[in-house]
Amino acid sequence: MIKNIQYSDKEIDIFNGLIELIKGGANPYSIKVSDIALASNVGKGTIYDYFSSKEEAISKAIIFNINNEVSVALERLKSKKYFKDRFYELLQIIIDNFETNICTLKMLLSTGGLQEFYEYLIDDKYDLSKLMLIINEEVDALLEMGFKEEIIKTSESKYYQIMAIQGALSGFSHYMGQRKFFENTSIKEAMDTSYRILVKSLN
Amino acid sequence: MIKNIQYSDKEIDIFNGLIELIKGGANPYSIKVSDIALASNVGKGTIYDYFSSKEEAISKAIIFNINNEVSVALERLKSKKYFKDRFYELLQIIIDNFETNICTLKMLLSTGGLQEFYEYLIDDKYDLSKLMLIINEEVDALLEMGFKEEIIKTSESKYYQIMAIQGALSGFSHYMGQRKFFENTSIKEAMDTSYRILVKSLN
Amino acid sequence: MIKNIQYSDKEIDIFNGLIELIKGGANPYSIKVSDIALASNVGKGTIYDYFSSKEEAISKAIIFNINNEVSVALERLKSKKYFKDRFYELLQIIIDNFETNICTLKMLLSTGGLQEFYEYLIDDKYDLSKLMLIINEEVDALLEMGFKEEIIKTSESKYYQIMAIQGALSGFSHYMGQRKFFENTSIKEAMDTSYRILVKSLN
Amino acid sequence: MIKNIQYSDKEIDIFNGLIELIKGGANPYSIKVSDIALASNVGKGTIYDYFSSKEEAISKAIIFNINNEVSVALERLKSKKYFKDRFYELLQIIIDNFETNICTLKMLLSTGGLQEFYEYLIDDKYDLSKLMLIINEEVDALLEMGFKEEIIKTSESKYYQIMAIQGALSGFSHYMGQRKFFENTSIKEAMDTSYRILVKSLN
DNA sequence: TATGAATGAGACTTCATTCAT
DNA sequence: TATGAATGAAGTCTCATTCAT
Repeated sequence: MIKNIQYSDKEIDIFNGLIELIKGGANPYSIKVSDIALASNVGKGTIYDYFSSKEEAISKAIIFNINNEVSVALERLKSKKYFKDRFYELLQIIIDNFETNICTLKMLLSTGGLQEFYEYLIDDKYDLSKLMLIINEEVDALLEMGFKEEIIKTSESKYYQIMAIQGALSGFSHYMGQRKFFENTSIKEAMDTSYRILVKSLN
Repeated sequence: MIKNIQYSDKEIDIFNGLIELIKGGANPYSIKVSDIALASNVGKGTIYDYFSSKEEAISKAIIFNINNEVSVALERLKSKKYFKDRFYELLQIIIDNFETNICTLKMLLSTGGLQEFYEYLIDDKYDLSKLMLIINEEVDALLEMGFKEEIIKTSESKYYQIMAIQGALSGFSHYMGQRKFFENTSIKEAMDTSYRILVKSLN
Repeated sequence: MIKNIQYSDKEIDIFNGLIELIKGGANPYSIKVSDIALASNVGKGTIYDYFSSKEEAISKAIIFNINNEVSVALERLKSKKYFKDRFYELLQIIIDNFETNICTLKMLLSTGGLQEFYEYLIDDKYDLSKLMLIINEEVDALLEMGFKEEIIKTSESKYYQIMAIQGALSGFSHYMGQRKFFENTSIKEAMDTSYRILVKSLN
Repeated sequence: MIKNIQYSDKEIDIFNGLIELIKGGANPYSIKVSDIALASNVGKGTIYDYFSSKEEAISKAIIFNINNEVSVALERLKSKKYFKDRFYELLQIIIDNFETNICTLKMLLSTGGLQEFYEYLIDDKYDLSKLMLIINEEVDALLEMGFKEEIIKTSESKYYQIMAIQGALSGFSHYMGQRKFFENTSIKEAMDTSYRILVKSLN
């Protein structure tokens, strides 16, 4: 399990309002308390009954969303029993999340990662390290599948293997973010390419 | 050439002040005009003599820095005449830029790219497309080298080749951003791994 | 009797909470409803069941306390049958009340008196004039004692006599409030001095 | 000299606005920043250019006023060369200042003194002890006059003498504050009474 | 009757921008 | 041209009061 913190209904209302705002394109640094109140259907004062500052509310909403997105993603992955299916599911998750501006994966795949995103997130209670561990397990599981199915059989180090996956996914993610520079490449092609790069680099 | 806009000395003072601030860890969304004035050694009013808003100043400073960083990077790359050397130089550029918080490469390699970073940047005069074209040319040149030196000989599409490079670089960049998760992997190993992934995926 | 208003238990709870707060050093203008609720062990809403505003609650609590303090003081005085004893008892009352921040005597002896303390107090139902009348009676009784015992025998006007008492008490009260400026004078000396001034001015 | 701090024009504007407000009956604890801005004819933001909080502005304005009032009072007293004249001048100063709500003398003569008035005032830079020393010197000078003119010739302690003056003044001040209880006593009578009490207690 | 979660008016304060110098 | 004192719009946050339970 990821989420080990229980939130009250009001807190969740506020989180949902915030996530809606951010997914709707609002810049987290520009969100006003009145925006949050409006989006969450709560009074401005209520926000301060549950969070001690606007920043705390925004940060925790982001964490909340990350946990939720990752939970959903893990669930989706679990249903795919074969290496190729599971990798394509990963690509599909990237696609599905791309339009939303709070895209967790976008952040996770980015260079700086999440830690740097919002200063407030640097709070041990909300350490995202746990998340990275879960993701690492998932990567391990994926690699193991590939080996079992004999799709990959590299003798390279574990680090190499992880980087191969990270690279293949980042490349695809980059494609999603820069579609206008890749007008001649369809999503299907881009997915296939990502998979081919992965398999090739792991053989 | 990249830079086709001439700036006055004062503008450059302001840019440098801003870049210093951002490299020093300031969040672009949180920078105050008084901070800029202080860091640039100009009066607050002067900033408005050269830019019509704080946002414009910050955005143009970022563009200015990107252009400079890319110019320097291109110069560095030009000196490397062989495929492997040039790729390692790319990795070295990533390393060299990593500590600075405004790291252009970090942004360019990120999923969303630069466009999303600062809303203001969406301004035709400062369209970063030109930059992407230059980068693409550079990638082409690199690939050509690889083929000439017979280090790579893939028959895959141009898109595949670009993604292979992007993936290898993103992987390394990710390593740089998440060093604490890869304590057992030295920079040297990570660089070698990136190169091996690249070569393997392009053969 | 002074107190001619009957309060419910809850009202008295609230009064006691408030008095505790004020005696503990809280500034009446800075007390929050939530502070009152906490100190009184009642819900915030309950306060509004008994008072129509925070100001009313605070004002009435102060009045309540004044009445109580004065009742106690009168009782104490009544037990002293001689002029000197009774005057010293007055001084002792000042001493005993000095540490508490709501000190009624402090206010009564002050220049502005109570009326100015809390705007809300200007309310006929809580007119402090009655209190002044009681105090005047007490002063009269004290003077009469002095005459009977032939300790004082002035032919000055009633106003003079009252002012002599007021002055002697105010002087002592001032001493209590400015102890650090009178480090060389003990409480005993200050009391004796107050009494000597009184007697001298009334002879 | 009392005032040893130089203020800018804007600071003085703000002080004057504040003093006007308080003298007009505003409660210092209830004054709003917008009130200050209006009364001082400055922008709300300007107040924060000179003071770091509303409280600081109010406290310093009170100190400023006290220093000014005391300076003026000392000047007035200096012109009176005889004991009786000077004491009556003191009474007259009390009268003249009584209508204004910020009355320094009212506070100085009060039990608690100034220190307790506004928490913020407890700041060594603004220690009112200096003021007390000046006042003590003034009291000494007055007593000396009385002795020289042979109007007073008590052998009582210095403390006694000071308390006699304090008492006489406090009594008069009390009269001023409670005029409605002393309708039958004219100001002239009250002044004469105060003086008579003083002389009697010091002989 | 008693409560305290919820509210939103309105307070304090910040800071981008202006403009007289 | 260059400045920074002054401004006030607009933000964050508090807290008196209400009202459903």
